Amino acid sequence: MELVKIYECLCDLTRLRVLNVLAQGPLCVCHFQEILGEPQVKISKHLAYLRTRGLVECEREGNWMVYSLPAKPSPELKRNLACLQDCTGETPVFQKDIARLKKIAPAEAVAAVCASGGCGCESPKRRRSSIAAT
Amino acid sequence: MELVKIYECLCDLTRLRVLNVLAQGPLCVCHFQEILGEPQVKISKHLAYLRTRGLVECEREGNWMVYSLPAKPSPELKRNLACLQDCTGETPVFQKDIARLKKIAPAEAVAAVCASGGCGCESPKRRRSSIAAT
DNA sequence: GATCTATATTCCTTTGTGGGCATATAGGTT
DNA sequence: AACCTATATGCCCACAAAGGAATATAGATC
Repeated sequence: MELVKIYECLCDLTRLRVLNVLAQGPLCVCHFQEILGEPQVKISKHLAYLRTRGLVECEREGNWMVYSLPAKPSPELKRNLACLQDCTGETPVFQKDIARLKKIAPAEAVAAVCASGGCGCESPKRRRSSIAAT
Repeated sequence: MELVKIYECLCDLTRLRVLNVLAQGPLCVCHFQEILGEPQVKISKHLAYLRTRGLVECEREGNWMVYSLPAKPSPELKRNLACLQDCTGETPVFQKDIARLKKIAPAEAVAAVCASGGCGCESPKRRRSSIAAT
């Protein structure tokens, strides 16, 4: 039952926060750490949990693993992710995560943020675009 | 986090089936047993699980406990129950449950079905209406 | 009051999960 | 090759949950 698997993924706050943030666009692990304020192991494990169940996909970009929502979600997943979005909009935890994301997100500013002592990594997005430019 | 609690309730197939059937209207435990084909303990425990978390409500009717979806669901719950309905429509397990429900449901026919060796109980609906008539 | 029916609860075992710590791995840099 | 950074994995513990068997309870009936 795929539906059950989806709900199993959704029944943990950390994973909900991850998915909520991911709805805004792909992100690497270190940014999750920064945005959620949770230790690396925790984030990494939850991402693995989601990955093995097909709720997220990931791709390597040099040192970084960039996670994203699946390109072709099943109808059930699609509906549930949409529903999740409806539900998180009003809840402080999720709003704050998005706010922290936006602080980092403005693509070009990321490197600066990280260099200034944040997560300590460069922006995978910048890197990606430089690759794309190659 | 109420949302997490909701998803915890949804991440078990038996509970999904219960909720799916309940979306059609209130029902007593013995009918769940018959429709889902699961033992009494299992049904009863899952109903208890749902009840303590506010996903269902129940009311005594003589010997029967009649379960129903909450009269005033939270916005999150409302959305998720709706989403669940969207998702179950296409899945065989859930369709079959509904089909079995319909066989029993035609209110007046219930007593006959049960008397003929089904779950062995009378219809709480009939009983309810006779009470209402009192 | 004894008994029956419908349902709930308790006890037990097995399995899954979350979190933390330590360690492994992969790719990049010098 | 040595080292650094980002990320993943293995091991351990505590705990929640699912399922089954037996038993308890509440209300109805005789």
